Amino acid sequence: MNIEGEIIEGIEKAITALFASPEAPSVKIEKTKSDFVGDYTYVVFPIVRLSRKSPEQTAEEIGQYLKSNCAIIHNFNVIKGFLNLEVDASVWFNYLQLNWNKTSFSLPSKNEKVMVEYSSPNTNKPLHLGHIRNNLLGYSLSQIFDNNGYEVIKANLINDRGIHICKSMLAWKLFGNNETPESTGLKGDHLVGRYYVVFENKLREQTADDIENAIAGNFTFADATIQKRYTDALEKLNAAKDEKQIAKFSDDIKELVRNNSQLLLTCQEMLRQWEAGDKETIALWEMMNGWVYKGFESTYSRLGVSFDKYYYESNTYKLGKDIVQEGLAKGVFYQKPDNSVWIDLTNDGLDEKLVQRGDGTSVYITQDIGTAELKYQEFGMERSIYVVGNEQDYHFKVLFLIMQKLGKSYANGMYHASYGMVDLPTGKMKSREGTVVDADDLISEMYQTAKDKTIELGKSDGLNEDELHNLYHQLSLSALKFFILKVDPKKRMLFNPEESIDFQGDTGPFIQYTYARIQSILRQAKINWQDAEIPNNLHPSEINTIKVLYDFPTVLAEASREYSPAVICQYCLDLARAYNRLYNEVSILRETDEGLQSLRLKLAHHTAEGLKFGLNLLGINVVERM
RNA sequence: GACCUCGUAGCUCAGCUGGAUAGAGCAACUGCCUUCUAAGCAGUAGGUCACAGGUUCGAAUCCUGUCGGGGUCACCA
Repeated sequence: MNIEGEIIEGIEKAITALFASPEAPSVKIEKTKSDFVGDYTYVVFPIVRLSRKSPEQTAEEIGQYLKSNCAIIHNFNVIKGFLNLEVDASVWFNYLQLNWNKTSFSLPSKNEKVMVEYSSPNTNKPLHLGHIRNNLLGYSLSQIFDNNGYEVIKANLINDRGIHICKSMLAWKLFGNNETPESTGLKGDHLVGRYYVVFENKLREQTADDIENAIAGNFTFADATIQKRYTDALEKLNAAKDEKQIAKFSDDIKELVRNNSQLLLTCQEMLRQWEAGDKETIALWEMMNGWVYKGFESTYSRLGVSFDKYYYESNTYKLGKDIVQEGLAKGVFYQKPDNSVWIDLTNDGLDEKLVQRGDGTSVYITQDIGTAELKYQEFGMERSIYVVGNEQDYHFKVLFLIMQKLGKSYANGMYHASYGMVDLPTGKMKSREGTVVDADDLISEMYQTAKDKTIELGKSDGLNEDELHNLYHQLSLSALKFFILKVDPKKRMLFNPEESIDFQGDTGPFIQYTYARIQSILRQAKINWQDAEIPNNLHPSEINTIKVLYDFPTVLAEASREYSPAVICQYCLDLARAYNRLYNEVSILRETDEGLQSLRLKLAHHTAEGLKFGLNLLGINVVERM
C-alpha cells in the first residue's frame, strides 16, 4: 500500500476508535505546505461535529493515536485545526533503496485502446504556430496515455479536399507559370500556400469595386435568387442602427459578391470537376497535394511528431451517408421536404443540425460521423480523443450527442481534447491577413537562438559538429515545446514574436541542464556506488527530492485524467528545482563518506531518470552534456 | 440576441475536486564560481486573485449578477 493510503486508513481507524463514530467520513489528506513542519496534513474541521471536541483537541488526539498505532508516522504537530504528520525518514529511504535503478515510471497495462487524432491539417497552406500547439499536445497526450498503460494509436485525418484546396490549385493553374518546388527551391507546402495567398489577393483585387458598389446599393446579380438575397441584405444594412450591425450586413454583402465572382465560380466548378473525377483536375490535385505532403513530413520530422495511421478526407467524406440512412430508419434523424436530413437537439439545449444536404452530399459533420464509425471498425478502441481547437467545442458536442443517440457503443468513449488559440500581441493569427507565425520559420529561428546562447555561454567547446547540431536541435525544440506545453491546454496563450523564447528559468533547457549536470557527475564518479550499502540518514533536501520522485505515478495518472501535458511540465520543474537545491546544499563527489556519496549518486541517478522520463512524455529528448 | 469560455504581481503563467501567511519564471535589485557544469542556487521588492453580492467554521477556488476579453450559433471545413 502507498503512503497516503496507509495514513488515510490510520485516520479512519483513529476516528472510529476515538470518537465511536457510527458514520465513516471520507478522509482526505493533502501535502503539508512547505512553510509548516510535516509531510501530510489532515484538516479536522469537517469531523469536529463527530468528535464533539475543539478542532485542536480533535487533531491532537488523532495525532497521538497515529503516532502510537501507525508505523510510518514518526511525529505530528497541530496548528488550529490542521494536523501535520511527519512520515518516518525510513519510509523515504526504503523507497530510494527499492527504486533508484528504475528507468520507467509507467503505470501497468489497462488493456484498453485509445486513439488520439491530432494535427489534421488542410493541404492548402503550410503549418503555423497554432498547428504546432496542436501537434505538440497531440503527441504528448499520446505519450502520456501510452505510459498510463493504454495502447495508443496516433491518427492524422488529413483535410485534403474542398474549396480551399481548389483555390490554391486554380491560382497555380492561372498564375503559376508551372512553378514547382524544384524550380523555386521552396518547400512544397510553402509553394502551395503561396498560391492560396495569390488567390485571395486576386479575389480581393477583382472584387474590390463590385463590393464597394454593392454596399452602396449600385449592383445587380445575374442570378435571381442571389439578387433577392442581396436586396434583402441591403435592406437590413440600410435599416441597421449600430456599427456592429452595419459591419455584419456589409460583410454579408461582401461575401455574396465574393462568392459570385468569376474567380470563385470557376473555383467551385473546379471542385465539381474534382468530385466528378475529371482526370486533369485530379492530376493537378495529386501533384500539388504531393508537394504539400512532402513539406508536412519534413515539418513533422523536425518537430519530432509521428503518426500510426493517416485518414484522408477524400476517402472518408462520403462515409457518413450510410449512417445517416441508419439514423433515418431509427427515427433519430428526420427529412425536410427538400430532402435535407436533420437532427433536432433542442431538447438537449442545442439547435437543429443539418447532417446531409438536400442534394445528398455530405457536410462536415456527416464525414465525422462516418470517420468515427470507420475508426471504430478498424481498431475497436475504447476511447477516441480528438485534439482540436476550442472554436469547435460546439461541433464536437453535437457530434458526440449524435453518436449517442444513434446508440453507438463507442460514443461514451469519445472526447474532445479542446485547446485554446495561440494569440499574438496584435490579436488572433489570421491566414488571410498574413499575421501567422510560420512553423518552419519558428523552428529555424529557435535553432539559431539555441546556437547563439550556447556560444555566448562558451559551452560549445569540445563538441564536434554533429554533437553541436544535435545539441542546438534538442535545445531549441525543448525550449519551444516546453514553452507551449507548460500552459494549461484549455486556455488561450500568448506568443510574442518580438521576444525570443527563454532558455532560463522555467524552461525546457533548464530541465535538460539539470539532467546533463547529473550525467556529468555520474561520469566522474570513481567509487562503486551502485552496489554500495547506503546509510539511512537523509538530508532535508534529499528527503524532499525523494518525495517529489515518489509522486510521479500520481502525477502521471493526473495528466491523463486531465488530458494535460502542463501537469507534467509543472512536475518536471518541481523535480529539477528539488534536485538543484540539493546540488547546492550538499556535495556529492567531494563527500568523503563513501556511503553518503553512494546514496547521493543513487538519488542523482534516479532524479535524472525521472527527468528523462518526464521530458519524454512531452516529446522532448535529453542531451548528455550541454 | 442566445450559448460556451477566460479575467491571479509590470509581463508570461501555476494554484481552482473549498482549507493555514495566494506561488513560480521573466524583467529590476543583492549575494554565491581557486571546490561536482552559474542555462544554477539563495535573497529583496512587487497582489483590493476584474467588480458586487451569496453559501460556509473557512472562498482565488462553489453559486448569482455586473463589467471586460475571446469563441460558437453556415446546405464552409
